[in-house]
Amino acid sequence: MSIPAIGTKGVPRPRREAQIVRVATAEFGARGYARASVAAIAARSGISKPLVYQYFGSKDGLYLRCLTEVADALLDRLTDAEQRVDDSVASRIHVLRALFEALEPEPAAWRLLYDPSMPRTGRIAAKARHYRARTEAIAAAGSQRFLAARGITDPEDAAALAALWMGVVDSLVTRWLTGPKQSAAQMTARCERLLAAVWS
Amino acid sequence: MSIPAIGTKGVPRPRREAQIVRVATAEFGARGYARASVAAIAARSGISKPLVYQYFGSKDGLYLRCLTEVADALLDRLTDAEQRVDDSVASRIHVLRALFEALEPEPAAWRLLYDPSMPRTGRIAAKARHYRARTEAIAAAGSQRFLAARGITDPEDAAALAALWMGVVDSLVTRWLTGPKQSAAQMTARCERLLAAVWS
DNA sequence: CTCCGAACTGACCTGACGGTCACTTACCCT
DNA sequence: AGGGTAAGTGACCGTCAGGTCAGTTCGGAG
Repeated sequence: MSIPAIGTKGVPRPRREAQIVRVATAEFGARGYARASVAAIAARSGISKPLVYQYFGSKDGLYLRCLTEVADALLDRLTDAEQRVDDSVASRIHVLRALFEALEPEPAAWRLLYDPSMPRTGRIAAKARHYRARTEAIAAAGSQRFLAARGITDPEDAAALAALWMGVVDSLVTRWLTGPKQSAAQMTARCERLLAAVWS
Repeated sequence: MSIPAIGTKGVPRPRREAQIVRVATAEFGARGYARASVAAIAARSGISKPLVYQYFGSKDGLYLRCLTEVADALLDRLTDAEQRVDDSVASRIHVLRALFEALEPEPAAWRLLYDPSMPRTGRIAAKARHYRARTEAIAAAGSQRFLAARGITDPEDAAALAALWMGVVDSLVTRWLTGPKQSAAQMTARCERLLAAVWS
């Protein structure tokens, strides 16, 4: 191999970790935290279970790592896109485009953020809450602005609209990863068409 | 007791079954299929695990029973409400009202239909697919009509809009059962207000 | 009184899964 | 050559949840 080979299989730790994280993200996304098994992730990575534990400490540690990598990348793009959104409904397309593009390599990753089968307490729950709070803050700010421009100031209404918008986003992603295979660009175009139709 | 007492605790089977189903629906809805345990359901019902198995055969059997009862009642009201919906966005409120009213006694029941932690194969998956298909058919018919009235005939677009609408519904219900406690009437009013604002 | 059947349970089995340990293999440095 | 260290594993343990069995307690029918 061209890469300096170290150890029994010659795969250095950073490379191995990245590979495990990739496999684990797909597995967690597809089966959920509760139903995903470490042994299966190890097998699909071509290694044995103890190595996963040596590198990530625990199932929680592995999930945490996947979650942070996914969520950090996602939130970066989302905050960036949100700044291109104004008071119009149509401008929301920027958020959707950013989402689809960020998720294109591994759409199932989206499920990590809102997996209902993950533990309710502990480090995972805390981190997930943190990311959810950040996402909601973005959505809430946008909703509040949107409603204020239309003369509605009730914060409960803004929260409800934010929840609604996130539900829309979630449903679109879900359809993306369960329905027929499509590119991010196709999804964006379809959403643009729909947005125009519903507000015609 | 006034009720004819039969057996060691004097609770006749139909009454016991109804009680178990009620407890199990709440448990499945709150914790999801994977995290809900039969022993816990039995304990919360004041009986032992073997009785649950005697009456329902298996965890799947119990879930199936809860699912059918919830979904049948829900779909009845939904099909009924859908007939009051015309081409306007505002008329969609009828569907939401029906949903909130049907779910008022046990909002968590909604989760049974779309629990991602349920098995992917077998009787449960089949039944859930069946109900989901029926729900989607209702939503798809409405979406198709809605888009046709606006000059869009692509069936993929209609399917996407149906998914989107169901996402809206799901997010509203989710917010209902995680957020501050509110009556079905309050939720309906809020949605009516939001609907009017977003399309102003 | 006695038998039958229905309601009900303590104790057990089994398999899966998270997690650990002792141990091996292979490279690098001196 | 030989030790140090990192990569890697087979075999094991504890726990917990789904599922089963043998058996007990009661009311009612004859």
